[in-house]
Amino acid sequence: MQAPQTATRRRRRKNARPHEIADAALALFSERGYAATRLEDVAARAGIGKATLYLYFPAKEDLFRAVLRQKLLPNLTEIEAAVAASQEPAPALLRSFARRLLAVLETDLTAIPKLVLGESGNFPAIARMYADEVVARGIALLTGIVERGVARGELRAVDALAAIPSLVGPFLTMALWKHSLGQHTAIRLDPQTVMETHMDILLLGLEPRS
Amino acid sequence: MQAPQTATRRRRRKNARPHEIADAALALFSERGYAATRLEDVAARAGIGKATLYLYFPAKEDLFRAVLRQKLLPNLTEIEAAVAASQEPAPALLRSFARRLLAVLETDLTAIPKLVLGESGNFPAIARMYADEVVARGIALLTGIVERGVARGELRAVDALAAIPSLVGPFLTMALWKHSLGQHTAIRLDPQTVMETHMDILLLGLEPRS
Amino acid sequence: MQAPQTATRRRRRKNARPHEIADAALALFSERGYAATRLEDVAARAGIGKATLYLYFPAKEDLFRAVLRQKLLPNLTEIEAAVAASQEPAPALLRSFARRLLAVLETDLTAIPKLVLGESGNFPAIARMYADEVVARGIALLTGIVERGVARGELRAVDALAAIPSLVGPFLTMALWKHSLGQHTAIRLDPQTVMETHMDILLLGLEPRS
Amino acid sequence: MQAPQTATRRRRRKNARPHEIADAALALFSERGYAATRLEDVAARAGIGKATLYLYFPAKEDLFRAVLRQKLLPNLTEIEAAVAASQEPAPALLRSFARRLLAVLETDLTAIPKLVLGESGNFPAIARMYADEVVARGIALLTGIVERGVARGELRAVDALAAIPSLVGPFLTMALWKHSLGQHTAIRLDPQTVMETHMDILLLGLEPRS
DNA sequence: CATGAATGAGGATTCATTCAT
DNA sequence: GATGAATGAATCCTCATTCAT
Repeated sequence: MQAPQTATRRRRRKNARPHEIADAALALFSERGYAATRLEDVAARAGIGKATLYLYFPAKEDLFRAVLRQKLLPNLTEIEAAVAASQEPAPALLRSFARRLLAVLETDLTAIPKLVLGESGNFPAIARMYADEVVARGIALLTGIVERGVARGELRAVDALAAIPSLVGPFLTMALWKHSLGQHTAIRLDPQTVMETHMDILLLGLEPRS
Repeated sequence: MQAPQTATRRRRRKNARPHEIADAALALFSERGYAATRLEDVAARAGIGKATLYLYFPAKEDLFRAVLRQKLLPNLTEIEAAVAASQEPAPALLRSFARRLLAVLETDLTAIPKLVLGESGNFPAIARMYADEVVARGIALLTGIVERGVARGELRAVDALAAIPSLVGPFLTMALWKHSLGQHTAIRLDPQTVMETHMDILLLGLEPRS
Repeated sequence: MQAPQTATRRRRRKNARPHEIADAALALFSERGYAATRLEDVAARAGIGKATLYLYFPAKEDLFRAVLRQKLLPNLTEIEAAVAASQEPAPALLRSFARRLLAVLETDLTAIPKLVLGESGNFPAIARMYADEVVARGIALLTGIVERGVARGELRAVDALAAIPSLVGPFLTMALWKHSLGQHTAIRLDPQTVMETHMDILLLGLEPRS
Repeated sequence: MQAPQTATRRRRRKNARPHEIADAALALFSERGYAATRLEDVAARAGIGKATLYLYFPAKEDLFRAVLRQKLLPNLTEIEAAVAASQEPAPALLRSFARRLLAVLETDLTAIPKLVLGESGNFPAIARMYADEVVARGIALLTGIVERGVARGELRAVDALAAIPSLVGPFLTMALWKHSLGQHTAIRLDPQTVMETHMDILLLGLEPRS
């Protein structure tokens, strides 16, 4: 039973590697940007040698791609499922959605938008992937909630697509703030307060009118 | 009459140079990001030789700094003045502010946030400059409008600072969208519609309640 | 009866390994050259793991050396013996020698000259080994035949050493051609015809004159 | 008149650079082979900085290509012209051709065959270029001479194409010898003697027979 | 024995910056 | 003032070789 165990340990190690590397990469990419991040530093942070990276990712760009996919998609899927399962009225649903996003704001994931935005010009394929696999799905999710709410009379009639920036803009703002200017200024924006303020404004602004 | 004329033309040329270079740099920075932009390409786009850049900007970072300062600050100053001079009630003032920003959305300036966000980790000094000279002023401007509106009973009572992301988030979202994912997806967001939707939600959401 | 059998098979396998590896190495070396051949590919072609190579050859250079020794020397020894045993007159002997070389031209061995020539600068020890163990012996063999033929009046008097390139040059040419340019051009040189033409010219050119 | 002069000097330098670099590259390529030659060493030998190479040749392979073209084609063209202009009978023409090749044997050019042979597997495009622009032309030249000689009764009837290896094989042998094994053995082959011996054998072997 | 995993040393290439004209 | 030419520092990536199982 021992030999298998050690073999297992190594295998477990090997299975964990891509995630460890992606974590390290996300941390550094988000700190310095894609171009300014040296793969040697990613390797060091992941606790492996420079060349070992290449056993898992054939090139820097693939690592970038993997970071996005591994980190983001599972979360999104989870949120979609939760929304699909929910029977709450739209305003309550939007509030729970906001609570979820607030939780995500605590994690490293918030660095991803900054990254994708910055590199979309250089990696159109990645931009497309992000647009299709993340943004389009997010938009579908949210317009679905809003349209359902309008149909049920829980929200006043609005152009659901055009309302998306009003919905997510403040979250995006906070995510970017956290990873960039927020680090370099004395101005403090408390996510909790901001989000409550935002949801109040938003839901009052979408309240059905007679 | 010729010699003076060429001298004049040259002087005019010389005075225009920094602006021409900054324009070229902004265009390329916004397309590829700071790191991925080669100074040789900036020079080519500005119609000058590679080395000539160094007569105007001692280093790449200084060019970056100059782009921000030259392009952004004048606009901001102008807006501040307009707000200071205005006697409109807060809701109307916010609407004219939105119209102004919508106009800015048509220009290249919108690439700047993307840039600053992406490079804030590598150039803390620039991040600080941007935070202090642009963001802080913008925040002051907006909290001023909101607080005045609240004081006058034109808006319901809110934490003005915490409301900033709700105010500007959608604009920021649209600016980033325009320069990144918007280029790589079939999803179309019409700035005009988005902004009207946004202002409706925002102002209804901030309406005084009895 | 099973256990022994597998043990035997395995031992047979083990004895065969160095040869299998050398075959694989020769094939790849001759295709890509020494430097451009990856040991991983050699291992794959030999059907073994990358690290297993090192159980048989301590380093890439040793593999190179082994390829030469294993592949070339046995053939040479055999030819030497045949020549020593022969009682034919020189022209007939040269023709049988030519037939032998023509047969060698069909094999992979012809890639070896290309390899040794190309790497002699980087591996002087190998070059010396090849010069001493292959070329010097080949020259001794041939000058022996020629000098004996001259002494017996079967060939006209020539400087035997200086005649060597005339003797082997066309064979070398064909060997190199086969493994390099011949692969990349429509020009076809038929080894059989070339060799007959060559031997005709050579033997007429060495015919005793009154 | 001074300014132009310095400008000229620089331009002269710039025009000479590609040749200086190609010379350095040929020397090192022929010594170590293509793969084992570091561009840094080529640059050092050419007396320039590592990056300066890239102002003249976009990549290592292009440098390789340039070496072949610059060094070989002019010589070949010259020989073709000389042959075309000549009215000598075939045997004499072949002897002058041999003298020319003997002269080429003194130069660095002889390293080129070794290079091309060794790298034909890795650079098919280069192999093709060499086959088409050098070898095919050389073959055409020689078969032309031989066929004319046969037609005029100056040589006995032979398959001209099949005779090419008999003609050039010894030269190729000497060229390769000079740059490889010849450097690593005590065996000395004197080019002059070898070539005279070769031409005697060849021309006697091609003498018309009644 | 056999091998997948891991890695440091090494080399091609790019680019901000300097220099000579 | 303007610039083409030149370059060293920096970074991605490869591969021979070693190690742990």
